[in-house]
Amino acid sequence: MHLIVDHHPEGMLVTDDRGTVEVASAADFPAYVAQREQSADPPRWVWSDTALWYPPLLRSGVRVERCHDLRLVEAILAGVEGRPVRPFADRTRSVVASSGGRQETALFDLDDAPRRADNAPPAAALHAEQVAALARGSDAAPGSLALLAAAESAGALAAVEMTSTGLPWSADDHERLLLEALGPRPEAGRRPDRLAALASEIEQALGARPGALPLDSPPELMKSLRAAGIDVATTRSWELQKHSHPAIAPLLRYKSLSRLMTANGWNWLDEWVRDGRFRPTFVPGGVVTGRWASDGGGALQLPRQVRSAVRADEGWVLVVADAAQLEPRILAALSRDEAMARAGAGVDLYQGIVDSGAVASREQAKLGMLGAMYGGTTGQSALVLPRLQRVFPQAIRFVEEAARAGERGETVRTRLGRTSPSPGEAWRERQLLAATEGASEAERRDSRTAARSQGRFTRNFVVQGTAAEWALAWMAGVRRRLWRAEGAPLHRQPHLVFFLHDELMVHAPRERAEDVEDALRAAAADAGRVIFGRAPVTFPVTVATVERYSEAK
DNA sequence: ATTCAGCGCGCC
DNA sequence: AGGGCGCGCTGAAT
Repeated sequence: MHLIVDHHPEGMLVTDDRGTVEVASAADFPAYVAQREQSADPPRWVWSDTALWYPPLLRSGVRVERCHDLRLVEAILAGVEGRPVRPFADRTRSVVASSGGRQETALFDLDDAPRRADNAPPAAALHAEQVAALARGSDAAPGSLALLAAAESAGALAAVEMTSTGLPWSADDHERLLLEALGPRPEAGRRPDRLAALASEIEQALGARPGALPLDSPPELMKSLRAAGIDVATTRSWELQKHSHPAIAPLLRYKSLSRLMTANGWNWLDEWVRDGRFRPTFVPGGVVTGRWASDGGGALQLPRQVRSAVRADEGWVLVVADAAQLEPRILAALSRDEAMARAGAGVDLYQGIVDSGAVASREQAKLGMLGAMYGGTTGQSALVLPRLQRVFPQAIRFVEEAARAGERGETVRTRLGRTSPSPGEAWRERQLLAATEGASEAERRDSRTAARSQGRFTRNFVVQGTAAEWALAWMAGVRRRLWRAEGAPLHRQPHLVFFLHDELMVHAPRERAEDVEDALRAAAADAGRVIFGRAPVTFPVTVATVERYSEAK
């Protein structure tokens, strides 16, 4: 049963599968949805944009089990041959998302109600079109696109719920950590003690006058380093590490601490943590590959340095689960490489590769696989690639073919049918130009570089994008297993609080920890079957029940 | 005064 | 000369 919701001068227009039309006033809408959710077979809500429609419902205490997000599905379908791109599908950041999750509106009133963009078609018409397109599918396996649409939409619900409950965050612990690393919080515009001390240490080592060293300006700093005889082309830390000048060690320390302060220091804490919660906005489908992005607070780049501040409430725990070596397993399943599947039979696929005799060490296995999936052509990874190719020819051929397709300017698809973006007019023109007779050596070289770059992108797209699909299926399964439509509000029962590409975190009352662990494992096993059918590849997850995020792994 | 690209670094 | 991101900062462009 679908219920399509749309805007109406007097409130919300609701259309069901039989064409019955009702209008609910904006004020009554949450109660209307709540009542429908109580039925034995709750509907799938069809709406323009989950990030617009769902937050007001959640604020009224109403959860929704299933939905169809027209905007996200439109973006997926935009990659299907011959379908015109709807303007509103281009918007990857919703109006609500741009507020950074900082606003809190109490109720669902008319002014607050989501409005359809002028250029968006009516929801019912667009839904009918999308359902037909999903059923036709792409050249991927039949049914895959519909599955992808459902998984993407489930993710959209989870994303809004995670923002609404927030990630448990101890501001006290965070401040303690900053005090220990940097010293007391300085006045605005001044360096904390620890950074000031390091700055003078660096100045001394370089023979610079106090305050004369532009430590926070890479181009200026580079000039100063070169003037002091440290021959660097950039000020990247890995470049600096190669030199053994006495200024290097304190400089690296300075950069690391300075980074902590600017990215996750006191200002960050002021801006992003309220009432013991960090509330980033998650942006499903925010990355071309289908990965999520985030908006505000750098949620997907939380440095390990501050993860000890992620702390469960009293009497609660964090259940943290991580899919072990997800991407190589995805590649094994995509390519149906049985030898690689066997290597992944245990929890550690890289060790399995060592045991297969392909390479000598776990580190080599990891480097080699990453190189194969990213298109690395230098160093250790390139060195072991031929060995991997001999033992896992099918897997390596799979990524090579994706790369060749990209180099030819073609698009590639994930397992469920998400399409990579086309390389664009400028890219094509450059390729054509380089292929003409009068093309210069430089033009040919540039076009070759651009082609290889596109090849690395498509090579990675199939793996990263399919891994994102597996993760969505996993998350949807976890959410379904934790689901309780009635009873306690979301924040009083186990709920997802964080998602990081191949990692999920659930905040749960301590006595529910075992249930949650089971749910995380069971959903992972399901996800493999949902995406790949009866492939021999396993997707083990490591699960840890902890009080602080830093204790996991 | 404001916008923007590039750098550098955090995460996967 | 390895894929995908977000963000703070700087310095040049507007």
